[in-house]
Amino acid sequence: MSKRVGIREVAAAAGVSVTTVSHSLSGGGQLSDATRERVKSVAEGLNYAPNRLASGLRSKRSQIIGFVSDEISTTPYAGNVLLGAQEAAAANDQVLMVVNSNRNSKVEDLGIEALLQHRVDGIIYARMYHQAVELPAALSGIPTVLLDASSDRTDLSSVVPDEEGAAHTAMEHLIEAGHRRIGYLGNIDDIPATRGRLAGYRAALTEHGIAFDESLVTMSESMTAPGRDAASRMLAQPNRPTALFCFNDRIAMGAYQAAQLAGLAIPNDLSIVSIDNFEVLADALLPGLTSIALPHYEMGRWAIERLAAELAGDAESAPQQIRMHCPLVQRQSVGPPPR
Amino acid sequence: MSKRVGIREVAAAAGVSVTTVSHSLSGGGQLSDATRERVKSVAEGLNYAPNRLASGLRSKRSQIIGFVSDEISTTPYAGNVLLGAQEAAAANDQVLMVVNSNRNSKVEDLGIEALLQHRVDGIIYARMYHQAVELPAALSGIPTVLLDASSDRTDLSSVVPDEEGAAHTAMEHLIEAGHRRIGYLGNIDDIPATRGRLAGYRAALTEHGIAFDESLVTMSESMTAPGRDAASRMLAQPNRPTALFCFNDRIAMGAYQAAQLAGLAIPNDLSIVSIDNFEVLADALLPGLTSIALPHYEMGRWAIERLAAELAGDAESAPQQIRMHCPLVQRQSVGPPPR
DNA sequence: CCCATTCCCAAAAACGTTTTTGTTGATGTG
DNA sequence: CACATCAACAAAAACGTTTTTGGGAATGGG
Repeated sequence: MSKRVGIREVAAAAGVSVTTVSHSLSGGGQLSDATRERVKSVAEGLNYAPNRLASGLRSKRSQIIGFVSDEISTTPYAGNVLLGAQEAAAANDQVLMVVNSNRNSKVEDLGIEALLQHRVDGIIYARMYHQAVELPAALSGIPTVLLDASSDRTDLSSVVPDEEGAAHTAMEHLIEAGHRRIGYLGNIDDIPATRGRLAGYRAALTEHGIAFDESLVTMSESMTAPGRDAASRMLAQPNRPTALFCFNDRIAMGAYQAAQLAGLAIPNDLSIVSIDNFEVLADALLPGLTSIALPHYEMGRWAIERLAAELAGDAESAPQQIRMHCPLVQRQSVGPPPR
Repeated sequence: MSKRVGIREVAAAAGVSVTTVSHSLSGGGQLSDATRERVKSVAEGLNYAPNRLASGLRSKRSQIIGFVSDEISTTPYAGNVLLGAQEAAAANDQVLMVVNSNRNSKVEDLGIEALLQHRVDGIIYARMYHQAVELPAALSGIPTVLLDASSDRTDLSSVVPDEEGAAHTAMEHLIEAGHRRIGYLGNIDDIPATRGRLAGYRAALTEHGIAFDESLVTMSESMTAPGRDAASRMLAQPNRPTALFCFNDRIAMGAYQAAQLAGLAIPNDLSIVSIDNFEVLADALLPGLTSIALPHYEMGRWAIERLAAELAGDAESAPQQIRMHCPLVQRQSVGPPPR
C-alpha cells in the first residue's frame, strides 16, 4: 500500500489513454464495450481507486454530503438519524461530513462555511427534535433538505414525523383496548409536537364519539419530575382516567412513578402509552412501555435520498414536504380498563 | 453568492501573483509583512475562501479526519464522542467525515475505503464501549488513533476510560458514606470493563481493610431485567449489603426495581452508585442516581488532538496509550448506611 | 565599483482527475 | 471515386490550489 495507483498507471497497463480509462469507468464517452470491459478489469486488477479530491475538483461533484445538526449529544436520536443518512449515502457512493452547531448560530455558520469550502454537493439541515427553523443565509445557493425541521420555504424538501398521526395511533390503541377515559399528559413548549399531538388526541376522541374533557388534559415540561407531578394530580381526581397518553417517554416514566406512588399497577389498574420509543427507557421500565416510535432512521434515509434525487436533477419533481408515519411499538403497559 | 471568488481574483485585486496570495494566506514563503497583510485584507474583503478540494489535491492535506465507529445508534454516547471530536477538529481547521460499520466488517472496510478515496488525513477508529480490537488491514498506512478501544499495537495511540479508577472512585464514595458491606452487581461479558471494574472494586475494599466476600458479588448481563434479578437475590440474603455498586446504569435501574420490590427505600435503606452517568436514566430515576461518568466528550477531543499532533510530526513523541479519568456525578442515591 | 548575497516576488510546474477538442480509419452514399 | 458521416479513441485543456524554480532589485563587502 506504498502508493496508490492512479489513472495513468491503469492507462499504461491497459494500453489506452487516460481519457479512455476515465470514460470506461464512468460510463461516459463512446467506447466499444470490449475496451470498456477490458479497462475495467485492468483497473480492478491493479486495485485502482479514484482520488476523490481530484475528480471532485474537475467534475464539481465531491460526492460529499454535509450534515449539520443542532445538537448531536444528549439524545440517542441523533445516532439513528445519522445511521439512516449514512447508509443511504453509502448506497449512492456518497459520504457524510458532519458538523454540529450545539445550538450556537455562530458555530453553525462556521461549520457550514467549512462544509462549503470542502465543496459538499448538498446539505442535510437537521434538528434533533421536530421544530420550525429559519434557514441560515449561508445555505442559500446549495441544495438543502430539512430533516425533523420545517420552514415556510416551499422550495425546500423537508421531512418531519407525523405528530398528529402518532398521537392518533396511540389513542386508537388505547381505545381499542376498551378505554374511554383517557388522560393526556401534554407538553408545554411551543413546538409542532405540542400542537400536533394534542390535535391527534382530540381527533381520535371525536372519531370515537368520546367527549373532550378539560380535566383530563395537563401540560407540563416534558421531563420525568414534572410528568410525575402532573400524573399524580390527574390520578388523584375523583373520576380518574383508566389510561394515560403521554407526550413522551420521559413524562411516561414520571407517570410510572406516579402510579407507583398511588398504588396503581400497570397495566392492570392503569394503561400507559407514549411517544418516543426511547428504548433504553421503554425497555427498562417495568412493565415495558408501549410507545410510538419516531422514525429517525427512516427520516435520515429519506433526506439523503431526496437530496440525491434533487442533485440528479432527476425527474425535476417539485420539492416535497412530507410527514412520516410513526409506528406503534407494543410492550406491556397497555391492558383493558379495570372493571 | 453566484460564484465563489478564487485565488486569482484575489491576486488581481491585490496586484500580486497567485503565488504571493497563496504564501500570504498560508504563512509560507518569504514575503514582506506589508504585502502579507495587504493581501490578507484584500482576500478578506473579497470574502475569499479556499477550495479545499484543490488545496488538498496539491498539498496532500485534505484537512478531513475520518471517524469510523462500530455503532452510532442505540447509545447516546456516540453523540458526545462525536461532539468532542468535532469541536476539537474545528479548532484545528479540520472537519469530520463519519462512517459507521454497524458491526459489519464488510461495511467497515467499504467505509474505510471511501474515507481513503477522499484522502482523509487520518482516522479515529472508535468503539462505542471500551473493547479490545484488531485493526482492519485497510488502516495500515494511514495515521490512526483508537478511541474507546485498545489493541496490542504499541505504535498506535489510544484512549480508553480508566475502568479500574472509575470503580475505585465509586467505591470510595460509598465507603466514605460509611458503608462496609457493599455488593457488586457485575457484568458477565468478557470485556475490559468487566475486569477493570471488578479489580477497582476489590482494590478499594483492600485499601480500606474490608474483606472480599464472594456472596456480595454477582455477574449478570448488563441490562435492566437481569440486574433486577441479581439485585433481588443479593438483597434477599440474610446479611444483605447496605449499598450496591452497579456495573452500569441499566443494572442500577434493575437494582432500583429490586429495592422497590423488596420494600427498601433509596437511599435510606439502600445506597446505589453505578457507572455510565446515562443522563436520561440517571436523572429520571427517583431518587436521582449517583453515577460515574465515562468521559466520552473528552475522549473525542483527546483523540483528535492526539491525531493532529501526530500528523504535525510535532514533537515526534511516541504514541500514547492513555486511560482517562472518570468523574463522579452525585445525585441522591447515596446516603449513610441504615443503623 | 564590482561581485556575491539577500530579500521579495513572479512564472511555471504539479496534483489526478474530467471534459473538450482532435484525429484516424472505416463505412456509407450518390 | 469523392465526400460526408461515424465510431473509437487520443491529445490537450481545465479545475484551483501549492510547491518548485527563477529572477530582478537592493544591500553589503572588499
